[in-house]
Amino acid sequence: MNKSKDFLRRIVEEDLKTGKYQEIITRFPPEPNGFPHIGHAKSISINFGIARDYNGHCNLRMDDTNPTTEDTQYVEALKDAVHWLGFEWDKKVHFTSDYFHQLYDYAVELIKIGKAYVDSLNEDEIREYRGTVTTIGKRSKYAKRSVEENLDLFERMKKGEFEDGAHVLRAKIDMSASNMKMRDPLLYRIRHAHHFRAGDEWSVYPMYDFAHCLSDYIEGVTHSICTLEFENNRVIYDWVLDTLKLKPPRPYQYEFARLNINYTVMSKRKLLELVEKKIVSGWDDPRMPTIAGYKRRGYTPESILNFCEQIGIAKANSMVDVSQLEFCIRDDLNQKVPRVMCVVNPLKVTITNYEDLEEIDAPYYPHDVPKEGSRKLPFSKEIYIDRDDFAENPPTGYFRLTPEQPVRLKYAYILTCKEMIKDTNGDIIEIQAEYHPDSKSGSDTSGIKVKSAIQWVEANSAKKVELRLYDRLFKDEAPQGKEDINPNSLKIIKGALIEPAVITDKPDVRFQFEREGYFYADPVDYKDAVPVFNKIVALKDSWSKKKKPSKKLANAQTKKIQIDGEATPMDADEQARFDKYKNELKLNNEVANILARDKTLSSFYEEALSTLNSPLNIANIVVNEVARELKQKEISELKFSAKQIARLVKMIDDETISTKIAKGVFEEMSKSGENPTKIVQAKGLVQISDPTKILPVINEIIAKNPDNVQKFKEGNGKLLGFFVGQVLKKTGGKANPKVVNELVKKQLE
RNA sequence: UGGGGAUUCGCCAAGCGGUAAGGCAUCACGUUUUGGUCGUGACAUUCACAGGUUCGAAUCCUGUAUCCCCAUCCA
Repeated sequence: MNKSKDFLRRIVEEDLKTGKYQEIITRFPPEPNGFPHIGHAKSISINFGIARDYNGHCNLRMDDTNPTTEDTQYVEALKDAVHWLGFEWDKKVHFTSDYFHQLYDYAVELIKIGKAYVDSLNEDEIREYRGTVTTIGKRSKYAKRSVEENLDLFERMKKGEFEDGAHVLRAKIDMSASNMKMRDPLLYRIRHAHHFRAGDEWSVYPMYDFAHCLSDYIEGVTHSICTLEFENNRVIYDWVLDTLKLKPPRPYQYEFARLNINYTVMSKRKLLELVEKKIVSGWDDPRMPTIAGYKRRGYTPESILNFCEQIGIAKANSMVDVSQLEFCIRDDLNQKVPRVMCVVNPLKVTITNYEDLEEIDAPYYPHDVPKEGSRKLPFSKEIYIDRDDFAENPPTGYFRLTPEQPVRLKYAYILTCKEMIKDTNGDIIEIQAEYHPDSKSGSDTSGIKVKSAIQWVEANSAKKVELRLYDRLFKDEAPQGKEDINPNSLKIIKGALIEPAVITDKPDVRFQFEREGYFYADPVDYKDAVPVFNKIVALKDSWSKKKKPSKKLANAQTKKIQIDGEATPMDADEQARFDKYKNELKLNNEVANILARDKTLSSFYEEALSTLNSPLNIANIVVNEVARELKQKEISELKFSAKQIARLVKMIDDETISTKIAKGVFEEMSKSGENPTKIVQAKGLVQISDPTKILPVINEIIAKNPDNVQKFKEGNGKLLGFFVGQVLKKTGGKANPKVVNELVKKQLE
């Protein structure tokens, strides 16, 4: 079904296919220093999801290398989150701290092979020595320490003989690396701190870059999936595993873009601030984007998972619209939960011509939800409806009750307003109405047409409930801080009235309050005496949207103007080459320019040119194809020579092969280093230009695709490419495209 | 300013030289005892921009622009 796979799954499939790994092992490696949020859910969904899809397994590993920030309460929250989302980790929960001894041994190994040293510079000096992004760093004088001295020092660091910060263990890599992460990264620091699991055993703790890759390796992880900000760390990941010369297979790191959602924040720091400053009630405040928050709010794990699936996995930073999440929870709950009636803002209605008391049977689910179940609805002369469902002066298009317009009480009778009772302020406090005895739901013979059916509750049996209405926590789409908080993110309604069955029968914990939204019995504060419901999400409301004037005025052709920077001027050599290519060899500006500015490319070009005098075609293939290879490899690594390129071009010049075939042959050459003429021979790639051979193929394709022929004749010129492509495919790429093109055009006219 | 990434509809996102997928949002219409759901239809002649290569480019080449990440003894 899902035909397009994300890039991670594609990599996994490839690795399985090539036999790089027998079993796929992933891991979800949070640091237990905060509550997991929906961004973690994305990571969980990816890591556990991939493991599940490819019959592997996923480890839950607490990355607990920093004793000063981590705590066991977060470990529990993390475990809860994974379970709640429906995943099971392999065997036990892993901890990086489980590997502290092995990690220490690996560090000793690194020292022994001269790839790590104990540095005794202080923090400021280390920073200073590191240099900046534009200036190279300089190595500490302590890097010269002997292996023995390093070993001795490191052991004493471990034993706790030194103060915090007195020494660190660093990898010996390259202080002039353009990637700052490679400037002798720190591997261990001294911390006389109590670790929540390891206790006081250790005085040194490993850094992320050292611990993470090795923990992955120890666990046999194959695909170490993390977020984009670790792209720069990947080289260290590789460096550590490679210089330790570990027994293969080893894991590789891949990065994806972390999740952002508008109108909320996702950083642990900002989330922690909201909790600590008591802006929210806690980590599980239903307005928080934490797993605990969504859970308390009433979101289902299915909806969160479905959301994660919908948004996809890619490498571009992005901000997902909350409406996508809201869609997922509505979509899930629509099929699942019972519909009940709750009046949020009650307005009393006295039905003057009704003196009876009856119980009306009402189904819990609408006709389009295939679930059974119903309850009794008491009905009497005193009921409540929502204030919004009556209007003395209705706006146009208003479907509900007005002095002139009757309305149906859902599952019950049609009601006509007779009188409005107002208080001294002129506010309506009660409606006197009449019901139509022959209009009862299911046996309506009144013939009265109403525009809508509204929810209601019977006055004596209705239960008072507390409603907590949540709105987005921030008023800004990309909030920076507290100043962007939405002051109305929580509205508490104390006097809402609900039909009795909800409280007495408790058919579920989640409900749709008809025409209002989905609600969830608060798992903490709900008391039988004072039932509390959280609003999960409102129903989609196309009426209130319609009332408001359209918010966005068309941002008419704001075609952004782009200022192009200037190309650096050529030096004398380059200029001379450019002139020669342009004037003598008649290359076009672009090609001459590229060649002139690239010394490697131009000498390659000239070498080929010395064998074959075909300046244009050689230039094209050098600039477009050879240049690509040179992006990944050094010139010495190329499997093909300039002479071979000349031979390839010769075949193009002879029209033995088309440029399309030439590209394929080039691919082959760069992989195998095989002679181009041999490749062409071996694969029989000589192009077919004879119309009598091509025509039958064209006619066959035309006959097979009458729809597209029709479309083409209707003016869809793009289909020409479709037909040419099909013919080329059919002939294994050998048909002469120019000839095909002309013939197809002719045949279709 | 050095290095590493990214750029396809309002928001996500497929696409890997041969007809610009899909979802959310939006807008119509239809069904509806929820202004819900559901159904139908509309919504990128164009892929950040400019050149080049090619019969054919979102896809290959060159350059430019914009955004993100890296100079914690955090992860």
